[in-house]
Amino acid sequence: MARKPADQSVHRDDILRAAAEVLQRSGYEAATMKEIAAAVNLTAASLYHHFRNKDTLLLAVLELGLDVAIRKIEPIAASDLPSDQKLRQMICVHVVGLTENTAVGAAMVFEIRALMQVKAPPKSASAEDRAAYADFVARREAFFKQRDHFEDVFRVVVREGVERGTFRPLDVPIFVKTLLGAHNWVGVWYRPDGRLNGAQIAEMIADTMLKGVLA
Amino acid sequence: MARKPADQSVHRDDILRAAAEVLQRSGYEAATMKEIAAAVNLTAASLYHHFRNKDTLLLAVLELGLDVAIRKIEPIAASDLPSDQKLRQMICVHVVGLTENTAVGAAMVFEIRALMQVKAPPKSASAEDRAAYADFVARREAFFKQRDHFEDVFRVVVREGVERGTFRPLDVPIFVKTLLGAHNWVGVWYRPDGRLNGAQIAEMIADTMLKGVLA
DNA sequence: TCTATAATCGAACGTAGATTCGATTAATTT
DNA sequence: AAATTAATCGAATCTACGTTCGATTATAGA
Repeated sequence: MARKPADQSVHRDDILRAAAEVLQRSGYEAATMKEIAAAVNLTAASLYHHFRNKDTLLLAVLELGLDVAIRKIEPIAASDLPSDQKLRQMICVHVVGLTENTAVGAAMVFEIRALMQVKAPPKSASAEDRAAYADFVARREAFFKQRDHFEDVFRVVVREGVERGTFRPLDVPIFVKTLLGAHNWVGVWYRPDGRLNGAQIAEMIADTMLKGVLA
Repeated sequence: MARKPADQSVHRDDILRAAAEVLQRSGYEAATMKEIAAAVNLTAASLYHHFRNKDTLLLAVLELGLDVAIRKIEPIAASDLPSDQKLRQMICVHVVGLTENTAVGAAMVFEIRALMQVKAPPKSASAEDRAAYADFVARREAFFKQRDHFEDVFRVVVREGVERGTFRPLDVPIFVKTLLGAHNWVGVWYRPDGRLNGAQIAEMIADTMLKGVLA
């Protein structure tokens, strides 16, 4: 076999989605390129046509997941709803998003460490390899900036609510960490065949956290 | 070198504590036996005198962490405090515990998957290896039972509070997952040199969650 | 003091997995 | 239709790591 006919050809996003599922099952280090490739009916060698290496593939998965999450909450934060309704809707869309794609959600929680652990190539490496690593580091830093931005969108909304007296006075960063911890954990324990669906779970979490923050 | 003099000799618990730190930094798959051994000034080979293999070492770390956590919350749950004070104290001791030993806390969050992924030895394995695996599986199941028990201690306290009318009517399992998600996340972001100490963080989380659950 | 056991090490083994390379075929462009 | 580029594969390479083994020294018990 060589190149597949166009209708069977695999594209970048197919690989990312499949990779996220493999990562969820196995974790980054245990996941093999072969395993990821098999999930889209390719061989390991073929993956290298789409991604420079395993690290870059991981980064691409995380970038995708974060972008999706940010695109969901940002318009709500920018709307002119009252603070409490803003926060409730942000919680709900984020939690529902996590239940709809637990693979990417779990990757965002579990694989950040692997991303940080990526080690520089040895000094003996080719100039091309060193350039590729520099690229990787730059993209990774941008990713972490985006991640902080995501958290900041929540902080801004909560701070606004406190200033307007809708929310009680509290430590905004800690409250947001508390909230996001609760969210992230959903991606770990949620099962599509469970007792409740994503929307129901999201409402319950929102009820608790809103009661916890209201003045 | 061979056996070290008694005062430099390394004991099981030293290894477990060091292993937890290595796991926190690297994750189970990326952590090498050499790296763990180096953290207690041993060679990789020496670890095999204390633990049958890497999987068993991981399990021992997790067992230790869970035992510590359970021993902290159980007496509070068994006390005759009112429900809200019980829950508040349980939250506080657990969160403070996580900040005091982030390594074990992080392992409990991140390495469970590695524990589940441990694969059976091939049929070609020795009888001894197969027996060892059976032992491992039994211990692992006991661990998961304990883990569910830990969560159940929280559920019982919350349910009691709901029944007595101290807490509002809510979905107890979901509330407890929400709570524990917030807790677990502390072990991920907490830094000993941060703005707040463990007790302060614990109080803030308790404030939010108590407000969220009170009738 | 003699023996058995505990704790340690260096070296060697086997294997699995990331990555590379050259070849091969499909699609696209000229 | 010729030439170029895209997508794929099998096979080979290289390395790192878990684990085993035999030897060596400390400690504890008789």
